[in-house]
Amino acid sequence: MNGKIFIIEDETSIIQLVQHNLEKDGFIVSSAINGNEGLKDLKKFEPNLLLLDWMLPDLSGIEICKSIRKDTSYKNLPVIMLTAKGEEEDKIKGLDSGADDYLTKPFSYNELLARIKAILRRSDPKTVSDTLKFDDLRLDRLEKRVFRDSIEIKLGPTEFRLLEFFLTNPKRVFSRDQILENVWPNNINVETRTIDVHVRRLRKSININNNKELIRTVRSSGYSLI
Amino acid sequence: MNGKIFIIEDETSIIQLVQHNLEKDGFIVSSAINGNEGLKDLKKFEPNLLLLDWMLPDLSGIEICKSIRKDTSYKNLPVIMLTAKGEEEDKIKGLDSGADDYLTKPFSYNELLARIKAILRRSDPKTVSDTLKFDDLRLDRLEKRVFRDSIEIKLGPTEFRLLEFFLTNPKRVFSRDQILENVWPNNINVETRTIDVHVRRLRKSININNNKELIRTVRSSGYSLI
DNA sequence: TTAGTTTGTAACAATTTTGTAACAATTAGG
DNA sequence: CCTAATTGTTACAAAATTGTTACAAACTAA
Repeated sequence: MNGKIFIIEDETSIIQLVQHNLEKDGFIVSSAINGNEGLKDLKKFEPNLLLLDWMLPDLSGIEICKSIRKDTSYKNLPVIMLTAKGEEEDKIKGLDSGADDYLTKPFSYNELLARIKAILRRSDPKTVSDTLKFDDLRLDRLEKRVFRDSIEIKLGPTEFRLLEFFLTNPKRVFSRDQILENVWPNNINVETRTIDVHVRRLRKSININNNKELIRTVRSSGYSLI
Repeated sequence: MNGKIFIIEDETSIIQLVQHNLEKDGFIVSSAINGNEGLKDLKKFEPNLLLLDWMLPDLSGIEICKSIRKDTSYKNLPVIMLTAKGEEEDKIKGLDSGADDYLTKPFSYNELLARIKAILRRSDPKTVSDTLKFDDLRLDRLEKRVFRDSIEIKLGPTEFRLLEFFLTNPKRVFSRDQILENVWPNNINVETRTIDVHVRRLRKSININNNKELIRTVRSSGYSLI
């Protein structure tokens, strides 16, 4: 995740919560606590998406939204409106005014993140990546790419799924049966030792040069990502 | 333990007791003293589990529980209901309304912790670290690792199981027969003295430097973890 | 103290488990 | 259709673990 998100919202507690989480998730975030400030800073910041509170001390969210839509350079800026609870009419007006989505307060961060991702994915796919990381290993689920220390590694489909599985639960030891269930398609039967062979192939691939070993063998139990 | 637990309960004495203990055990805890507050704060907090009092000043626990189950983002949030003594009917209604477990007041903290762990273990294993501790010894069951004074110790499978067994009942003396039954796979027969050899190996491994002895020999009885 | 028990210890061989390479079968892509 | 990539299996090599034994040491009770 590496897009820029601008927030116009007067409740500082919400700004803090959202900004902190979004930054943790890799977005660059800036904010304003009222409409006029917001409109001014927006141009400097050039966000990929705008979070806009419906009720602001000066301008209303709708006014801001409309004014943004008039500006040719922001015609396509995605906007998510934040509305207070139960204001159904507002939601409709919000969408009419050009918002791409709305969210009712209180909302969970995960809910917000999901909407942001969904919108960015279609408006600006480059800014949304779904990656798993461990140590100097990075796996991009959307692009189906794997990097070790920023060097790309080519993996076959099975090795990719195997690594993806390990990455969802780093450090935890999985038995060969668990690996089978989670990495191979259901109702397919392969020998237990086949897993050892795939682990060997995966190891060979991700130990590109003198990097340290990332897959641990736990005798009589299985394997784990370190 | 590192999950987030939310408590909705109007008796502040219970909140204090539970919150304090849960935090000591590594959970992140937040609470509300009535239903409406609770529903509002719940979304921000994003807990892994909810402790819900049955009798609240405004909404009933059941209403809250049902409303949670309707919300797609909380469909799978585990709920433990806290009911007053002897309200058998309530328990049934509680489970009907979608609670995963219930606990009758007054309850002991250990009882509560056991339920919480049991539920989290299946709903969200990552939040329950499954570790056994004794003195400066730590055994992680999921990662299959053992540490003494934060230095990792490598153990073979049998030594690992042996230590695991001792750790489940520290201080208690086990006969060689009991050890055999619990550490070795059923229907396998090994000499009694084999256990002595494994205890010796385990001792050798966990006494990494000048640490104090952790396994006690009880002549003519067996062994114990100090 | 001594004889009899019980436990500690090291060494050894046997067994189990995993690593590795090679091969044939299958699949995917041009 | 052909070629290259991927996959599953097997056989053998390598490594780690295990159980047993023999002897030494420690302990117990008379």
